[in-house]
Amino acid sequence: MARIIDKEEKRCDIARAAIDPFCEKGIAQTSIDEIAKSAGVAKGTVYLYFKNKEEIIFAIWDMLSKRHKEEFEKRLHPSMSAQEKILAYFNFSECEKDHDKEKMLTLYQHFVSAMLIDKTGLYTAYFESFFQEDFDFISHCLEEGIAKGEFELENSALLSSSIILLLKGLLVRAKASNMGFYEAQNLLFEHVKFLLNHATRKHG
Amino acid sequence: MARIIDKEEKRCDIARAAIDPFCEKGIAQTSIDEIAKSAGVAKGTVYLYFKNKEEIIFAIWDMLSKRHKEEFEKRLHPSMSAQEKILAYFNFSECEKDHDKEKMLTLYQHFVSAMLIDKTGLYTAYFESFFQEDFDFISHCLEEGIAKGEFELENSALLSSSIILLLKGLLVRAKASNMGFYEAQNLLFEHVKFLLNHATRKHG
Amino acid sequence: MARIIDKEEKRCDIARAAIDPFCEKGIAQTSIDEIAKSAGVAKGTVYLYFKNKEEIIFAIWDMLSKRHKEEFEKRLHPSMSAQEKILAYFNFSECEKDHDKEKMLTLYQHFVSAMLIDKTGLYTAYFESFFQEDFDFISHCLEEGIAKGEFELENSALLSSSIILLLKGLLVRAKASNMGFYEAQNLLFEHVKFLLNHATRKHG
Amino acid sequence: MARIIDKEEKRCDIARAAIDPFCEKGIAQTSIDEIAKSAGVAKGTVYLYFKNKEEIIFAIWDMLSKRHKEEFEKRLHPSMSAQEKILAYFNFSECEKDHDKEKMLTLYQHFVSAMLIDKTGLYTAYFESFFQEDFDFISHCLEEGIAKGEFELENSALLSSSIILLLKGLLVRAKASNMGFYEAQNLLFEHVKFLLNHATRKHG
DNA sequence: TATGAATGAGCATTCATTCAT
DNA sequence: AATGAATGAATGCTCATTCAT
Repeated sequence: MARIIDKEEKRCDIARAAIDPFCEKGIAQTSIDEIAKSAGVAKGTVYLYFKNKEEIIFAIWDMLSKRHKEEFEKRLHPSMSAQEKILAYFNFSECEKDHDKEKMLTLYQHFVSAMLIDKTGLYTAYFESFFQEDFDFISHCLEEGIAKGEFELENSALLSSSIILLLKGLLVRAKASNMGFYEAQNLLFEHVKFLLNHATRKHG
Repeated sequence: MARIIDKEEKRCDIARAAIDPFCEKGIAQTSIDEIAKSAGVAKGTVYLYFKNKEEIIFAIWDMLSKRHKEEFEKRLHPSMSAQEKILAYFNFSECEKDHDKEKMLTLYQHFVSAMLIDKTGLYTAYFESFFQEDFDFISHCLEEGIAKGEFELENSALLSSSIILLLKGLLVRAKASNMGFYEAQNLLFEHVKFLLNHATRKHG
Repeated sequence: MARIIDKEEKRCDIARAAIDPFCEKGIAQTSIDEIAKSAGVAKGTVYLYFKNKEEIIFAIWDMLSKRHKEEFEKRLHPSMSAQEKILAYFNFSECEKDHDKEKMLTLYQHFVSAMLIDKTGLYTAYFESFFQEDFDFISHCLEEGIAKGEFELENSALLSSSIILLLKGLLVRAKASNMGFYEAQNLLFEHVKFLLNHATRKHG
Repeated sequence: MARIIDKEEKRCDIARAAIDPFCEKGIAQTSIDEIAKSAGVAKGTVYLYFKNKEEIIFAIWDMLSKRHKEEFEKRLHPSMSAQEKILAYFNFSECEKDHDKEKMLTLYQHFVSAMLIDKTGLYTAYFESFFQEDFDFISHCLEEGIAKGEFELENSALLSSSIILLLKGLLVRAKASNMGFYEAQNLLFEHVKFLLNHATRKHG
């Protein structure tokens, strides 16, 4: 039992150690050797815990999305409106240090870049599951908002989908326009609010 | 006398020949040698027309966007509404063959992928100029729509920006969800219409 | 446990293996691949021990000058006159086989050739340090000879410098005149003796 | 007749145009294309006048040594002593601009570098003929000096040879010590005078 | 004569992966 | 379990030379 926990912990250690070089040099440009050095282990050891580079990437992604979910749940209150919940869901400020926030943005862009040229189907399947999860959450919020009488809405599926597209689009836009984390985050909020306000009809 | 050669024509030939391997293997995974073979010339010849791989990519992009613009202008009529113009602008069906349409989608995704991890700033600068161009066009359409009394609208800049984000987001989404060209194109139309209809207020 | 390897030993092995191709084809004309094959290792292995070709060259030079210094010190006796010491210093017969002696001459010429067109400053800095070392040694011998009353001398610095120039000049001359090792070595002795005999004044 | 003169002139033009890139980038690093561009002709044209790069180098060398000889003969007076003649022979200040003087030093070093690794025997034969010419001239001066009663001397051949070695040695030294033209020229004079003064016995 | 388009061999360097210890 | 030495395939780019016009 202790063994398994240790093993899982070391896996995380190595994955965490890969974040910095991935952000600084890019995923393709980071060699396994660098990850090993960054993690303070030997090259061969990395292969004891990960079959290949992709597995490391997915492990990082799992860690990050797990942390995001946890932080989100801390911020979540039953009294929040649908819009508040959705905005909280799209609040990626869970890192303490600003430096880390920028890193996460870059890392996210690298992930998307890798997915866009993926031939194996591993990335795409992985990303698709996140899309679905996001979609389900937003749909649920919207339905709840309708049920609570916050607003009326004809096509919650299309609206949910649009919100997700805004996030992905902004990732691309942020890179092209050389945005930092805060600029991107604020712009995302602005667009999501704009969309929610126009696509829903308030009562009264 | 030197051999008579239309340098611009040959440049295009080589760039065009690079599209297939770029789509099939990805930009980074395509060697100059493969491009040369695909174009039916020697490796060194490629370097007579392009200083490096990036130049080939930008040449392709230039060709495609030029063709897109031409096709768009054919479809454009003064009598079209703002929404019709914007939808025509986002209609990427200029290729005759379906096969080519799928290729263009893939290629676009590869371009975005390369841009997302660009360290040189070449890609980003290049993409940013297209963002700006798209933004200007959509804004112009919306302002025209307002002037013509088609609708009212508070924040045309935010709406323009949102529409652009939808396109970029859909590129990412299309890859993750393994969409073909038509599915992606229709989804784009659907989202853009949804957004336009809700963010603008019709008169009467 | 990792394979047990004497890294320094292997480094020397590879450097030594580079001597033959360097002599036969020249430094610039010898590829890393050839060095690797000559050393019986894979190309990548060379890069485990040397960052680049220059490092290999300097490693060879270090080895050779170290051996030269050791052999010289064996030949050195306190009872020797200044002239004898200087001649011993310029005796490059440390190789056992004549074949190796010719190789060393060629290699020396290749080193000088590389230095003469060096743009990086690496070679020149390296060579300059040897010039200085030679100069210091010869000056020291001359001063000692004066102190011991072997001869009188006005400008030991200029004489030391001249002797060094003779050696470098002879390297160039030997190539142009297609000399072998022995011919060059003897000619060097002859010129050094000639210079020493005329530039110093014997007592009595 | 006019044809031949033109042809020879164009040859010189191209060779002259090669000097700058040779000095700036080195002989090996200068492509025929650059030489052609520098000469304002097409690449193929260079091959009409020169079989290969070596021929260009020898053409430059011929031009330079021809100019050196002409300038030297202008400076030569029957009343000069042997030492004066020899020093005049080793005065390489024929260029008007300092910039050109530095260039000539660099070029000379590049020539020697190329010769030192020459496999064809072309360079060495070429250089050897210059060695011989220099040797003959200096020997002649010394013999003349003896005949005129300027000094006595036992071994004029060895002295002649030494003087030549000093020049070649200084070329190597100048590169390693990062000397400019004037420093090298002065040092050469100093060494030659030192040698001449000590190896010859004045009368009276 | 002159041009310059085309060629394709050649090379340093990186890195994922293996495996003997 | 952990190490790290060894591998060798893979690739962008240069350039001397040729030759059709």
